[in-house]
Amino acid sequence: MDNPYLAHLPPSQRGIAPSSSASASEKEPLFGFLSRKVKGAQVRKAMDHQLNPFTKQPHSAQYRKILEARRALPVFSQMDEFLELFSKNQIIVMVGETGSGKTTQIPQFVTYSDLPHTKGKLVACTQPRRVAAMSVAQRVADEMDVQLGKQVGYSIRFEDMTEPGTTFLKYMTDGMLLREAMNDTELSRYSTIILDEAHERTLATDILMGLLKNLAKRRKDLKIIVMSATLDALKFQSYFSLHDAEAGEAPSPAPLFKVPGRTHPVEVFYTQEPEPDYVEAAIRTVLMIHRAEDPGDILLFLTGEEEIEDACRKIKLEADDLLNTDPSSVGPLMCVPLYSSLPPQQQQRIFDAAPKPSQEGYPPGRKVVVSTNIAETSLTIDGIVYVVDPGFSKQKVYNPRIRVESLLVSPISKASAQQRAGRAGRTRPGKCFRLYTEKDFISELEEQTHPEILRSNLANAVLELAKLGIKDLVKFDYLDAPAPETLMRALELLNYLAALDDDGELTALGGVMAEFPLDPQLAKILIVSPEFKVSNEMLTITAMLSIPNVWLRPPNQRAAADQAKAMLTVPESDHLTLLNVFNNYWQNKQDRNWAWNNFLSARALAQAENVRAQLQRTMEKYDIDIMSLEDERKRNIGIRQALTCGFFMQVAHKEGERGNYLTVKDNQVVGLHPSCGLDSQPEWVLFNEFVLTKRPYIRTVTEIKPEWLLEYAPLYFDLASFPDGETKRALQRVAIKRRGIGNGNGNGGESRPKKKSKKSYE
DNA sequence: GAGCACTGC
Repeated sequence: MDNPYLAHLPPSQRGIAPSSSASASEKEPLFGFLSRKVKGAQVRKAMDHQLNPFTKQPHSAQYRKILEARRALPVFSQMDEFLELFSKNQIIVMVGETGSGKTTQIPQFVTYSDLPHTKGKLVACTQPRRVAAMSVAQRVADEMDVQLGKQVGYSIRFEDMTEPGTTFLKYMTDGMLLREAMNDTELSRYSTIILDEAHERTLATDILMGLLKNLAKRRKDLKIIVMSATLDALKFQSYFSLHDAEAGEAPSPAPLFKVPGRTHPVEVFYTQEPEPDYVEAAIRTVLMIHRAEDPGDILLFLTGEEEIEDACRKIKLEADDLLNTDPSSVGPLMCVPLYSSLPPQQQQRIFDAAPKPSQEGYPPGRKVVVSTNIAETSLTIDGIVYVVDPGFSKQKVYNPRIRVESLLVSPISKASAQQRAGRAGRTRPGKCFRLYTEKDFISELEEQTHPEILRSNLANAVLELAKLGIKDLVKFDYLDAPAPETLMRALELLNYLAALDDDGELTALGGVMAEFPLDPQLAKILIVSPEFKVSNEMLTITAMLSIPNVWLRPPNQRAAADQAKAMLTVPESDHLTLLNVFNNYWQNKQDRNWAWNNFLSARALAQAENVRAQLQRTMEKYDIDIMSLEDERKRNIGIRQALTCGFFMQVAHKEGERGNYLTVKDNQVVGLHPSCGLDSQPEWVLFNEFVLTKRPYIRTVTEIKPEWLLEYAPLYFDLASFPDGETKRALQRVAIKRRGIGNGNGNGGESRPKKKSKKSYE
């Protein structure tokens, strides 16, 4: 029965009508709610109602208990203000410091006002990380007194915890929403989209912001909330200033909703002079805290695995020394390393309690966690009172000139330093020791870390944008526009891969490539692999290339690990070695210790299995045949040929006898990475990765034949326009020989695939 | 004879 008072409104605005005229508000907690016109008083009343408005079940005791805790959150007391802003604006920028409760509460407030369940729509809230999406969804499901996966759910890669038709509040990774946008550019399932942790500026969030800004003009019914933790809200506000230039409106920044945080004060100390050796200074500071400061755990930020393990060893030695000399005045110290490649079991150690006093009545023990940036955002450790911040982290940088992404130890930003300091104040007031001068903090550190979009190879992102229907990628309204050269490099690669035509339009092939959660080169290989009858193998290889390193090498068992690796190595190709590893893993599936016994990461292999299954589903969706060649020799050649179809731009030619290679066209001098399993130094190789560490290396390498380059990538290897040099001369010799073969005096050579369908991909 | 900061699809 419709509410007669609302008859003049379109159905979407009529909101909740009573289910029966008598005692309507008793049976219907949302009685009188009008979508997007809801007031705080109404919501609070509904929250106190004996019935859950979304399940019509009585609220549980647990619900009431949690509700009490929620009322204490800073954001809760500003509900009226928020709902008012939400009613009146299409786009809101929200700033909430840690502990404000924004991630759990704002989406619920939105739900009560937007009433997505009455319109068959969803409210989405994006997160940069999978774990966050899962755990926040669970928390909010508890708060709303519903079962996770029903009204409240989450959606991340490999796991969709939602029920179509039932779920109306969905937490998801930013990458997942971007994927959805590729198939529904209007994002028509959603009535409100909340981008959380926007200050982290992940590539996916940045692209989503551009999309949503555009989409907001077309979909006036879509509301957007951009939530961020830092105070650079003005940038978001100006970016999302909605005005209709054609109607002559003046630009006005998007409205800001601001909520204070709830953390304890952290006292910050600086050094008087710059520290020449930050690791040494960090160790010294940790021990100083241990000797002189009140009980409480320490978090030290360093840049990488090696540095961390090294520092842990030294801290432990010194601390044991202190304890032995003066056990009555210094407590025992426990030092725990933390970085992402650490097995989960060892990561758990950061939650262990600090050690007990060495004797009754002696000083209590202390825990020191020595961590990479992972403890800055991804992992929270309670009980940290002291933070030691040397001011550095490893950051990805992209050099479009030589097309290489590398990790560089660089100074952190002010925002990052602030975030690190905040880690000391989660449970009680704390202290942060910065191992740089206050002057350097003020004048040398950048305000914000450069967003990922300025530090990455954008080949993937550009393909996604093309699939999203963005016509002019250079003019796309980025919050921060990438370097034109980075875009050019991406466009060039995609054009050579035939994903984009010469006018920059997405080709049919490119459209399919974009469907694979892979780098464009790998997607291309997978799609062409049936022509070489090796798509079954290529599924495995592309999966293995998209997971972290599988090889384990424990410091005390290096020789044994190297030996185990040698047993699985295929001498002409690291790619074939990866295939071999997976196949062996598969055959020994029943042996739970197989991975460990062979010094391989079981976690990574399980992940490869997952990725492979996902890629296979996409292959099947597009009717791409999955097949194998019986003959091992032919199969291996087919695989190497298929690899050439995607990686012809990542080829190196041997130069002299000292193990040096020159990359084709860019002429970078590179060496084979020490992890490479090739037993010789073939004249031509293709490589998966160019890494720049102590010197430039190419990693994951396969021997190829130069004639394959001329055959499968004639445009890229057009010798008329090829830069002069030894590489060109070598290719010319091959071209002449090939012509000889073509004239009929050839002696076989590799069997080539049919050319007919391949042409369509060039 | 080195290294994988961290995410994500």
